Amino acid sequence: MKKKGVTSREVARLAGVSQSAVSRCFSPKASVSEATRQKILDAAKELGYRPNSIARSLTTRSSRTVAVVIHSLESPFYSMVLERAARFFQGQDYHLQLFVASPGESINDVIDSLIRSQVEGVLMLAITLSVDQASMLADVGIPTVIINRTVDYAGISQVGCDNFHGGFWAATHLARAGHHRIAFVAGLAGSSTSEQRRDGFAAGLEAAGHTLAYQDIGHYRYDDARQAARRLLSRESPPDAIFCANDLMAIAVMETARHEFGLRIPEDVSVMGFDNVAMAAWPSHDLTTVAQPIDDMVIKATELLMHQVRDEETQPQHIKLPIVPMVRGSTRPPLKC
Amino acid sequence: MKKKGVTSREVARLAGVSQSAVSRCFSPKASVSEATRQKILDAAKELGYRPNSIARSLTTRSSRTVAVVIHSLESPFYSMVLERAARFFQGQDYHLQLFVASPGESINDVIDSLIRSQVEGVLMLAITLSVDQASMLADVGIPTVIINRTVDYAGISQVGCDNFHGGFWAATHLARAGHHRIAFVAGLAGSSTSEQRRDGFAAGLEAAGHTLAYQDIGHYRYDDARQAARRLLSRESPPDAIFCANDLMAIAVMETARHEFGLRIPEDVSVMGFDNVAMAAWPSHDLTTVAQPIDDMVIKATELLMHQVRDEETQPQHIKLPIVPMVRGSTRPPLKC
DNA sequence: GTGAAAGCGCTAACAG
DNA sequence: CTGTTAGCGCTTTCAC
Repeated sequence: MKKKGVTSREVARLAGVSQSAVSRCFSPKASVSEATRQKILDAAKELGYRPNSIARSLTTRSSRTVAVVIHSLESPFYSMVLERAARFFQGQDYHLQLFVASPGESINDVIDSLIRSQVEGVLMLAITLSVDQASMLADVGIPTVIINRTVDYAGISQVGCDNFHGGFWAATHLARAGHHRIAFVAGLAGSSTSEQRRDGFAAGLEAAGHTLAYQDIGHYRYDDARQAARRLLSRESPPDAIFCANDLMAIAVMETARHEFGLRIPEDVSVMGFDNVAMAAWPSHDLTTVAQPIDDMVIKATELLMHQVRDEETQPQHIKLPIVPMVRGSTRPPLKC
Repeated sequence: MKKKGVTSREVARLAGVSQSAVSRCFSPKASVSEATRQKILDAAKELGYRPNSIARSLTTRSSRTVAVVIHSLESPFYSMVLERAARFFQGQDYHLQLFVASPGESINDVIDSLIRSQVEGVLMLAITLSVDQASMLADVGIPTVIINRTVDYAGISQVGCDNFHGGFWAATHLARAGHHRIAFVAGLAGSSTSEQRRDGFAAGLEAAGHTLAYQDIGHYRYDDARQAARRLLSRESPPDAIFCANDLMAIAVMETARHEFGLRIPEDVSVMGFDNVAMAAWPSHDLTTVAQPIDDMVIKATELLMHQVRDEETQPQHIKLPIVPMVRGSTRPPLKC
């Protein structure tokens, strides 16, 4: 019973009209008389006709497709961003092509594939782009918005939050609580986001007369952060406060501190994260963190992308949203002086 | 500097060959002499040529695209499945079109969109399909695999695990631990998965001489499950064991029990989940659960789908994988008798 | 091995 | 409002 490939021509024949009438009938601004429209619709229904959007894309030279490139779905922050972005694009009648790009070479393949697919825009989630890669996209004229990473190239839009300030605030918060041996768990080595958070954190510590005692790396992942926590907490004089480049790692650090080292949080060690994922608010984690305005980020990024897609003239923008401190129970309260 | 739309014809002209030579040069089984191949490649590089895959799809009548339809990305189980599926399809040089389908009417729109896009296959993640919807896909000849949901229609493949047995085991485990007032928190009302788990659970209780004391519903979501937990634990004689249709809800129940009702787990109330997401193993949750063989499920589902895509003759299959009991600390140990 | 020619299914002028 | 006519950029016979 396969009705594979019903074409507009077949519908036209059945309806006794020209093929282009059928085409018009399925176009937004149809100039078709009610009479023929009905004939066509009937014929179409009978045959189970659906316009072939590949053919349409070829003639209109518009794929109505955007690509989303994501590094991993482990972090709930990006699942959330992806889900919202997907809903947004669906609402705009755009298709979404998903690519997962592990850090490294594979990004070039993804970009190549993207371009061949004629996607009209690209949303990069936490993807670190080289200038070459960024300019390749710009050269072929595909608007691109990077969320949560920066690239030193003006031709591409970026949406993120004030990571430096977030890190700075984290430092201030920990310093006020009277911490002394303070550690930072980085995300990825080359990640601008992680670096900005660390730089802000270091600056904040310095401003408070402290220095960053230890640094380790957790690749934004739970397992790696547990390892990092083990290393940090096994030191001769272990940190009494740990700031992590995202919430997932912060939670991993808490798990390790509590269940492997028998430490109390925040009495023995304060822990802070970044993002404010839903989980961070769960009572057992109760994580003090730097909230990224996820709604705003997605809205800004998707709308900016669509503007650039629809209007060639729209210039790439760099948008930096304010962070929101979220004080919860995983950090000691400020000392009263 | 926009090099928009370099065509094979332009490459051909620059290389001094015919357009079809260029086409061959970019086809797998090229029958091109090394000499011209080199000329073409040089010209292509100079112009920044990339074959337009939309045009290719139109002529070959093959989009090399599959669709993945997902209900939500809140549950880490499906994020995981999606990520793995994405990597698999990328490895097969297939594009992945992502659709998010909130339960309800929107699925029809998604299916319509799918068909127009000429996707070659569909992977449905936890999507409840009506027979009409399922047969629509089958009628147009698009192979479809449903993960973790059943539909009473043979034309569509299904991959899932033995939910009934999982529920049964959960009941047995709780009964052995000496529980009496046992509750179940369902996922979604019409969800076959949730119903099978409940049926198996009820059967297991019955086999052990118990009955299902309470039922509530959490829509597979954290927030709703917290509400359900509040209702259950506020009862006059609250349950002493709660089995939830997925891990996310089980964790929500634990959070509520511990932090809102001051209950100890498992001393005051045992909690069980289903899925075995990564989080379930984290020490603070330490959740006893029924593990779904996620790797196998994804492999089976994606490979089955690709077989059906490549070979029309491959018949739809219903695959039921065995579950794996994961006993952790959120349930009381069995009574010694 | 290579070029010419005929489409894939649709949209978009252009006449009528 | 409707039909005719060109393509969109590529793959694919089919001769040469």
